[in-house]
Amino acid sequence: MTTTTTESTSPPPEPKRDEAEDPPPQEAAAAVAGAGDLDVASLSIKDEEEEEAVSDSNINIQAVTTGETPYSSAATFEQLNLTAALLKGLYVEMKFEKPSKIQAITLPMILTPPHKDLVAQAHNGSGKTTCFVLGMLSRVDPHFERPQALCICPTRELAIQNLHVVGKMGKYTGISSELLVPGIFENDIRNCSPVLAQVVIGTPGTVKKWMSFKKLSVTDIRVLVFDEADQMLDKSLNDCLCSFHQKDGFQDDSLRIMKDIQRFSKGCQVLLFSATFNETVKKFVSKTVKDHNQVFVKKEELSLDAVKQYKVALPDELAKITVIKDRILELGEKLGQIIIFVRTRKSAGMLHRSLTEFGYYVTTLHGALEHGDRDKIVKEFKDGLTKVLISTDVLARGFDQQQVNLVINYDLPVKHGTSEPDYEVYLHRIGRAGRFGRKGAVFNFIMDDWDREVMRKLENYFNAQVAEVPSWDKDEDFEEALKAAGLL
DNA sequence: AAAAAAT
Repeated sequence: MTTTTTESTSPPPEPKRDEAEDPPPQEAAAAVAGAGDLDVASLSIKDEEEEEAVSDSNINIQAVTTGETPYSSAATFEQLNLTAALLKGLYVEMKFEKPSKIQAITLPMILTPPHKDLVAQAHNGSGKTTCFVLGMLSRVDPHFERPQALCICPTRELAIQNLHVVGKMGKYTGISSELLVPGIFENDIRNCSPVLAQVVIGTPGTVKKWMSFKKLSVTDIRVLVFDEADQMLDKSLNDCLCSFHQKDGFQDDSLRIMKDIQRFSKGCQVLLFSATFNETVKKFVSKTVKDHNQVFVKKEELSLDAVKQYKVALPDELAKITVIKDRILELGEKLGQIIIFVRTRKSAGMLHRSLTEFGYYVTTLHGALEHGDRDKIVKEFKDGLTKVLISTDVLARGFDQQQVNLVINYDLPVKHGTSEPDYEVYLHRIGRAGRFGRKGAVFNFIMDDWDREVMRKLENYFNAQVAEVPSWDKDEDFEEALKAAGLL
């Protein structure tokens, strides 16, 4: 489980064009003003170039800085005073050319003393991971063998993925990294040797456990990152009266970790990143980190223009399966990889069995599988060995696989026990397609009036037009739709 | 309901 980033890692399939996880090169905008107590700089950022011109024309990212420190948007990585080793990682390993919008804006905020806390929101697939990984790597002292940066993620899949990015970007820095997720060293933690890696990435429960057994020292942590921060700090309060689970979310563990680190490591910088922050979470987050800089995007501007959204009306469950196999999987190699999101583990299994019975090769991921199986299924998918992945929302957030250009919402995401859409989950799911400005499509399956109402609310919330595929029974309609999305 | 994780 310990990986030193200097070790060579097995080379993942290299995406042919542009970078590994960021939007197409774009012109970063004007300077972010900084003086004054609460300075609001609305940055209007224009896209130029890009042959495919898929990107949104004009996105407003609102940056609010506090204090006296002026920040200028970074047009190049050179402007950030990074070490030569780190620059080499960015150019040679990551194949980046220049910072994406969110990177141009947030990196100076992360790297400039006094290293204020930051709450940052940016579109799915726009390069958030690079922001905090670069932040961690550049603030770690490679000659000091103690944990200095810690990143907390909601799922083991995301933690593993982020660890890979750390390894790749930091390949020439000699900085070590380690993964703290369940399923490794599960026998007896008391016999484990303490973590010495400089960058530690993990899930909340395991990290908390290692901290409480004094196997992860937090006294030298300089940067604490919460990936998918809105989820990590969401109360997830169960309003349902019949439920005796008061809280079922990550908030307790996350806050505990944050408080402990802030207590023992004065001046630790907290970085909170996500594509979504609903108003409630935003308010809570602002109270949690004091005197922080922030970067936000309006919700209407969050859904990706490069991803074409569709709805498909269907009479019943059987029709859903028919559409998947006869209208979509039959297209075979013409499509890239596909993720089918379902609401429950059980329906994941059922769909898996039906498609398998019909002779299609699919794999399925959910949280009830054994850790090793989960890792294997994800690896096969990332290596391109499997093409169709059925998944619960375990993979809704953060999962970065550029070859995914089609997402199917077999079930629409709704908040527990209601017909209220889960807006955040919807946005994250569709963000699995169209990584980094690539083209993508989403099919939302609508089976009854409930679904229709959920869909209507989603469209309304994001102010997005979702075209309807005229007939679920016609091959041509789907081909048409996929063509319009730029996939065929 | 799902997610993490511990019981």
